[in-house]
Amino acid sequence: MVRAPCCDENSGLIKKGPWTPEEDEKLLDYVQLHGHGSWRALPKRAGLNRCGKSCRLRWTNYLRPDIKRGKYSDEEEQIIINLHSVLGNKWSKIASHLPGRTDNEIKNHWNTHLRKKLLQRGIDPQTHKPISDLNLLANLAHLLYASNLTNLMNPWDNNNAFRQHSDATTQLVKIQLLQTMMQVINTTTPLPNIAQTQTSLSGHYNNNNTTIPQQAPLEFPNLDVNVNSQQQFNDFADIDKAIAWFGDGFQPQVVGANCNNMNSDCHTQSSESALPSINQVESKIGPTYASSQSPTSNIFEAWEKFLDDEGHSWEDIL
DNA sequence: AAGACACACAACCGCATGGTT
DNA sequence: TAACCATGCGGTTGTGTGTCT
Repeated sequence: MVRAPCCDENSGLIKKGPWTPEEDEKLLDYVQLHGHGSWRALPKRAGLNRCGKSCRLRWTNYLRPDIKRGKYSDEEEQIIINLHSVLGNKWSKIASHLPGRTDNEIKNHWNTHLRKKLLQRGIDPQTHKPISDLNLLANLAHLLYASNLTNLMNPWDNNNAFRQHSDATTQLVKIQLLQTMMQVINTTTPLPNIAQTQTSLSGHYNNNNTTIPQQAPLEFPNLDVNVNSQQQFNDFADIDKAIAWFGDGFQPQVVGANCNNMNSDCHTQSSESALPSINQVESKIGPTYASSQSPTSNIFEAWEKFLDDEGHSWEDIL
């Protein structure tokens, strides 16, 4: 079936491109007086050299009196992110939850702002899952080990430029590792397979042809974490493990969206999993990005305290 | 000051869908 | 049932504006 064009494109009279204030006024006046009726017939009746489709778009995306303009609030952005994690690119459905915002506007805002925000947080904007690349962790592990090796080779020479560089690298790597770990936790996805990361170190770095001894992998206390990066930690069988680590107060949480500002739709459409709530995580390791915007140093201290309490060090993890 | 570039957003395009004849 | 029409939707493009060099 051949579709009829919405406008007579051969007439040469149909205007395209940005609307002028005069055109806006004509359209606005006409719709307010008569309603839009048939969009196809509207341009002629309103005295506009536009196609009906263009008029409809201009009205629904710009001229409609109930359109809310201006900056998006944090709450609106969170709603968009939550809904997108559940609905995907269903802009009109998302827009129906945000009075005064159009699907086009939300789509633009997503593409220009929210996508980047999520990427900066290490979250894949399509899947809403963390970009938790174990290769990255392994690389960081290598860097940290190399850095520590340098320190071992020059333990008393604090002024050595090589040593200073190594210290800085160590701190940088620790921070990067922390950020990666926090991304994993904040987005309620699998904990990294630390044992696998540890194993990947073996044999990579030698000192005087001495193979690095393989240490026992660190495991989170009472929790036999042994998942790979692709595996979702959402198997109900793991609830017992989660309870074992987080205590009796553990409750299964909704995933698939950030539930802090969740509306009822998200609860009904997401799946449950055996993941701890942010509060439960924070009770163990201190504040996270979910409850504070810039707790990096607190997180750092909390992690070090946590590791110290458990009798581990950074080197154990790596 | 001017050109290059990046960004934000308005507008367009093609397809899908549902209703009517 | 086929043809046509109106509208909705999502991806893409075009354009104005601000920033950088």
